[in-house]
Amino acid sequence: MAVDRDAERRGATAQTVERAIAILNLFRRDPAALGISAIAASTGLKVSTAHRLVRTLVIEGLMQQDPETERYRLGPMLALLGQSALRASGLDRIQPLVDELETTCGETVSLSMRHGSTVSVVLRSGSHQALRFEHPVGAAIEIHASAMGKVLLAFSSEPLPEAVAALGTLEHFTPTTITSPTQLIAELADILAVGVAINLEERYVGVRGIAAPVLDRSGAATYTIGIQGPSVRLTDNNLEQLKRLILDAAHRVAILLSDAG
Amino acid sequence: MAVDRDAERRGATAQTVERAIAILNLFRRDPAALGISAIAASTGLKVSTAHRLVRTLVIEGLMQQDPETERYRLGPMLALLGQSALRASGLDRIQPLVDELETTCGETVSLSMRHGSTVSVVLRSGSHQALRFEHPVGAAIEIHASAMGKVLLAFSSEPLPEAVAALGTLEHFTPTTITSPTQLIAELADILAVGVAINLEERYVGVRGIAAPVLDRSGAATYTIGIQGPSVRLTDNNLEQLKRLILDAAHRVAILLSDAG
DNA sequence: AATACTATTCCGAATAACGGAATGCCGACC
DNA sequence: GGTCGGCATTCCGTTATTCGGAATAGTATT
Repeated sequence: MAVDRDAERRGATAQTVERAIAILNLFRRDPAALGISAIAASTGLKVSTAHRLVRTLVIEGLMQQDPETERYRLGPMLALLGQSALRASGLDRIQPLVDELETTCGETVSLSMRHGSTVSVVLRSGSHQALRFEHPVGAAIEIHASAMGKVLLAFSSEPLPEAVAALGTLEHFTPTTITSPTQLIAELADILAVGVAINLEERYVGVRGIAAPVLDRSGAATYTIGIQGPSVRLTDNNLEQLKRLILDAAHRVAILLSDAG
Repeated sequence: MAVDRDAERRGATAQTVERAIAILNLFRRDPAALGISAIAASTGLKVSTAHRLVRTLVIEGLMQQDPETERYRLGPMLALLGQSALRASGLDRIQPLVDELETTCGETVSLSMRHGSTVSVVLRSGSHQALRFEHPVGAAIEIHASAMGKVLLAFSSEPLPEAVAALGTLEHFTPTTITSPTQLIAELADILAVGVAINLEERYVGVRGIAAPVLDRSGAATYTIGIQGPSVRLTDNNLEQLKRLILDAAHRVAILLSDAG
């Protein structure tokens, strides 16, 4: 198999299911409908294989086919499962808290989790200011170039050097992007000590961020909550104030999630 | 294979994916966490098979495992995909309309779709009255005992006798439940002519409902919109008024969905 | 009208899933 | 405190199931 995505130790997972999920994930960033061959190309699958998987997903309602264009998109049954998932993981109770923090600080607030070598936004509340940083639910940011990402790396249950090594080469985006593994490890150690991560235009020029971990009982973080905004407003002074806000918010989220997880 | 779920024509779908989805669907009604053997028992899978599938789902974030109880539940990545699915199928633009109808008539309103021999609630807006009919998003009602279900059967693209035959035996719930296939076919023909279905305590004693199809360009219905409430308020007179409301709402939903579906 | 691109179906080869059984881990009940 | 029962998890040989190249059909494009 030429698919070298993560062939760490095979025999551990169900290939077919992985492929089906890979297809679904195609639509996370961009919900636009895709043709079968586009799907096959993007996932590296053969057309016939992709077609069989998609057909199954359509029958189960997780995807649907536009009768006119013959293209495929995500289906309503997935929306339905998503609702249940929100309740199951307690995230439905977190949204108000995210909104509240956005109102308080006036910047975009997101609650995210790790997905491979990226962080994905699960809940968010967009700033209402004219100049603002926007990313939709489902957006994926490279983990090493994000405050939320660095938090998740630092507070994962795995040793820092290994966690960083597993990322492979660290892609370069801006002059301040951390591309050296050793430098990243050092910063993560710092974050682990301080409890807060800061992003100084490491992914997008002009955009800063600050993030804190949502700690579970074992002291590890599955979720992280972050604030993102233009550097002109997230000055060094303001970051100090936001630090308190974000730590408090993260703490309250942790309590809500642990109550009835 | 002893799994006789729907062995109509095999070779058409990916078995492994179907099984994985069956596992996810377990949590639709009830988001409570389940152990692996409970999952295996409910789906009719062997424990080792269920475990492998669940493990894959956990790795991809569609499910997660409670570190303490070792039980499994739906994961946040599913919530995220659900968001994208809502946007993709245009359902996010429908919710306000559902809410509006609920405000107008004061009863629970739901938008649903077919899933096997049941109808599943995709969007809803619960009545605020003290005595009301409640079903959460994801709730599944037997298709022959529901106004929304009868609408979907009547306005499916398949001939009525075949559609009814495919349901098998019609389970009995209340004195008014339709259990005779010929009787059901007759009623469906009527619904097809009138454009509206009514449920007179056929599923729950004391609960009536009325539903209309959301027609697509081909004249078939994937979605249906319905009003449910206590029989004491949904009197014969009121049903006449609601009929206009529901037809109007269904029409507007259809327009919204066809605009940029 | 012919070409080029779609989605969809078919079928033999072989791979990946299956599932019975073994392991290991807790907790409960003698 | 030791043993039993139930749980999640892993192993591995067998085989059913997926895979994918190629053929088909239908649609847009030149």
